[in-house]
Amino acid sequence: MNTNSRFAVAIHILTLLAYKHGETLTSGYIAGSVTTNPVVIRRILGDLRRADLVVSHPGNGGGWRLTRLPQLITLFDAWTAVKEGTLFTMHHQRPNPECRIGGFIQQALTGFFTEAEAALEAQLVSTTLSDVLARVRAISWPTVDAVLAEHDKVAEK
Amino acid sequence: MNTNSRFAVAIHILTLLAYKHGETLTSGYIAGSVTTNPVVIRRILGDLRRADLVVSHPGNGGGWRLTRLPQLITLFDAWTAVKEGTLFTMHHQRPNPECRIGGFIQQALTGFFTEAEAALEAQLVSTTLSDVLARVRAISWPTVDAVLAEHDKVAEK
DNA sequence: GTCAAACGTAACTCAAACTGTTACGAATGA
DNA sequence: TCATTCGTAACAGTTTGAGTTACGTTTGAC
Repeated sequence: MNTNSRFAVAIHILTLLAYKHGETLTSGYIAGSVTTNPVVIRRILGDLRRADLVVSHPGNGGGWRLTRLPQLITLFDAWTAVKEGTLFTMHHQRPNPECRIGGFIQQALTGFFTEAEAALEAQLVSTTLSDVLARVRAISWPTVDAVLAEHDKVAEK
Repeated sequence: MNTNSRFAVAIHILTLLAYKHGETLTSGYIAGSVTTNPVVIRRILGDLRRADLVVSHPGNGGGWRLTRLPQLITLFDAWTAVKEGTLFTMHHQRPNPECRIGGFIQQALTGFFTEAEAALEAQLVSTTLSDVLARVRAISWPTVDAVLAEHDKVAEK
């Protein structure tokens, strides 16, 4: 009962571009952070480019960068860029049109599914790349502290 | 970027049981409305039974019925019954732990994904089987009107 | 102008997930 | 006793997705 992993990878890519804001990153470099093939990265970056979130420059010295400041890009933007169709899948076979329920259930479900997806997307709008970057930093903080503590311990000797 | 169709089928099944409330329906009968194999229906009904939404009776004259009134079963109940794991999928490969972003992005994403899924589920809580049944009836109303109109036309002759 | 670097995209492979199907034992009521 | 129905395992065919290879195009440095 899952979506594919493109949304997670898309956010990863965008967060990396936000972290290195101002620099031009290659798909090879990004692939090194995501641990995958550069083509996989370029595919998703293609979606993000079509959504006007990033720009690419081919050729020597080329690569990718954000089109706007990280605080102006939301998770909803990334979601819209990589999602295809609707979140919920209908029956594969069309239900029995002779049935009082089967004949109308899909039309009814479409409404409820749209409402649920809208609630999801409303939540995604409220988070920006800056928020993601801030949370990554907050999580990595203890690790940095540990590094500094280790540094001090070595310095004592 | 889809979930599987079990959620849609589960709601279909539950709505049918709500429509025929009080009766015991067989997986074969339900399969006739959904237009699929009875085993597919029994698989999903098994999930719904584990979630205490339906009860089954094996043997001759057996079948399925709801454990509560339709207005006491929500789409969230159905969702919880058939969903497996989380809605959003993480990277298949673990990101590069040496990277300042890759090392922490999944932990950060887990938080945002949980929030988004919670928003989705909050919306699902607000809809009951009675609501679904009411919408099916509202949609089918024009059709019933058409049938009655046809009936009147025939009666005139 | 030449060339190395990087994008853009098509084509392919392998694995996983899902639906549908068959099969068969267990339970049940007539 | 027996037909009916659940419960579940096992399997096939299809679809989807990630990863990979390949190759043409674009670009900047020299």
